[in-house]
Amino acid sequence: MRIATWNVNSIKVRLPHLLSWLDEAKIDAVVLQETKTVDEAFPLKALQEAGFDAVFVGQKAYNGVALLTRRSTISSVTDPVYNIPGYDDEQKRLVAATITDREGKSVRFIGAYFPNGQEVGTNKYWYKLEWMAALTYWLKAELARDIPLLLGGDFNIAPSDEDLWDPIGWRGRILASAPEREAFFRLLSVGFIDTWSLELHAPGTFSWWDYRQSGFEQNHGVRIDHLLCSKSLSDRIHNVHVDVTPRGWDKPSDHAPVVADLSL
DNA sequence: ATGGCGTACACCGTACGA
Repeated sequence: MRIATWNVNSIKVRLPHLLSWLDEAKIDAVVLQETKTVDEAFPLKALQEAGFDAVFVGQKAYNGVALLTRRSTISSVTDPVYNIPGYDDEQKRLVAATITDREGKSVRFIGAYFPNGQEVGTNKYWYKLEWMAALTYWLKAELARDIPLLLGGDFNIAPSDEDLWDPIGWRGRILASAPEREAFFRLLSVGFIDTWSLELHAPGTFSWWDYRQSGFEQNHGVRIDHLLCSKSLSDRIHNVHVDVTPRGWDKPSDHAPVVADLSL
């Protein structure tokens, strides 16, 4: 199956792009971030008519996450979780469910929208680190259940300087500060593989470009969207890539999807 | 230091993102 993560920056505005891309890229399961809508207004019917099931949790104006699965390849979606269990949070940033293919093989897919952090040292920055600590703590328990895991999302962290178009300008700043990077690798160390590291990639491959100053045209971007898997899945992942196609469409999301193939 | 651009909400500007 083909899996992906994509920050759509409003599922209502992006719905035409989303439907076209799911079809063209032949996506079987995708986690979405920044849906920016309450559950009552989530475009469930349009997605169902396009052949997808959805689990989602959102709020007015900000945040919001979803997991979409293609019915022709994913026969069941079970045990949904909304937000980080045990962590009290008004903000809707996490959704997870176990998805099972037509052969009865299962994987648990977690979608997460990590806090942006605004600026190093602000309250939002401390919230980002606290949220990541809570996530990491919960993931340890999830790994202990011995079900293969996928964790995809907008991490709002560039793990290394190669993930920044301007590493000098970004040094020590939000997305690139040492505590954020340490938190990223601490999360990995509890039992995940960054699927990006399984294959070679061209330098200057990013997943987000600023709308301003022709960021995409100049490839002034950062790589902050990631797909992780539990260790047992690492030899079943192939063709990990950023799909820049929808970033080039009219009125795009500022993020591009990250895509990979998984053989369960 | 600010704004650039886009989205949402709601007021005709402000909050927020990365």
